[in-house]
Amino acid sequence: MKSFQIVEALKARGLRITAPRRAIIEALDGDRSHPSADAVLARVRRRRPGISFTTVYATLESLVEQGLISRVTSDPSRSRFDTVTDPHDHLVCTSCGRIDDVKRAARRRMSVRGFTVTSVHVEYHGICRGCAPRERSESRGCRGR
Amino acid sequence: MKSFQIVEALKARGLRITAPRRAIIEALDGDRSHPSADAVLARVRRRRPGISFTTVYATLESLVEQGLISRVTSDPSRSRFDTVTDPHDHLVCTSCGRIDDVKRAARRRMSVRGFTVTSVHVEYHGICRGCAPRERSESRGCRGR
DNA sequence: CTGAATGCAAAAGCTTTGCAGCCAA
DNA sequence: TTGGCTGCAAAGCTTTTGCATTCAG
Repeated sequence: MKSFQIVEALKARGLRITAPRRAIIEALDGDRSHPSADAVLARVRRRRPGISFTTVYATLESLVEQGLISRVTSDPSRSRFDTVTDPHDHLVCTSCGRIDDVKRAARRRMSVRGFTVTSVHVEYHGICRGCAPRERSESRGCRGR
Repeated sequence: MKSFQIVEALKARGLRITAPRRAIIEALDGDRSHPSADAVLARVRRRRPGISFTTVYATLESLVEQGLISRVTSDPSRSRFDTVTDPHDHLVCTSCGRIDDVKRAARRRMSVRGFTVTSVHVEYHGICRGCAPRERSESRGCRGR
């Protein structure tokens, strides 16, 4: 989702567009690395050194609540965020933590056993190309997290 | 996986069967609630009040490493554990956190774009039957977590 | 015997909260 | 004007670590 679309969506829902919030939204624009809150903070601070992690956390939370980004939970130690809102699957490298997107395999029923499905999360865990040669050891240059 | 199977598997791999460890393994036996470490600790302490959370964490970690249980990461605030080792999908209630098992939908290729798939994690998020009437509010008696 | 496992206490992370001040609408 | 947003500091939780002791094999 483009930053201007997110800004418009927030305005439409009556949320305020502040300078810090705008900076965070722009930092997320085009970021396909599924960054952690900390990574977002670091990136935003390159432009706005004064921004606090409280604001980054709060803004990310708001964006998730509004469905403008989503939270990825594959890493148990920290949340990561996904700027791509279209349904898709993830390739999660168990060696370096890198997360890549892949096209969502066709899926059908949205209700199972009386459970109303609102979203499907599929993760393929394994070893990414960059880590393959040295499986399970320290990762090289694929900077998954 | 039955507790005696886990015990045998640990012995076979040279790990020690201590009293605390046996108690933890037995507490997990038949637990389909995908308990958090804290929930496991509470359950084990009903029989062995003296057990420490350090031991529970260490034991759960060992069991995961040995592939005898698995870690469920749908809840970003804490790990939960899955005693069912056969491939299956999860129904995760976004209202109460309850996790139910469902049969794994057929899945095929184990390699994508040079990424070697070792396991597939699929989660259907939505509202469980118990929460359906009061969607998004406090949960009732379905005790998902 | 001996190294693995235990348990206590402390530390480490990530995330949330309290609260005063600020500012977008 | 004013309620939402920000940011600092502190707290909250889960999980990890250091280290001395215990014990399974």
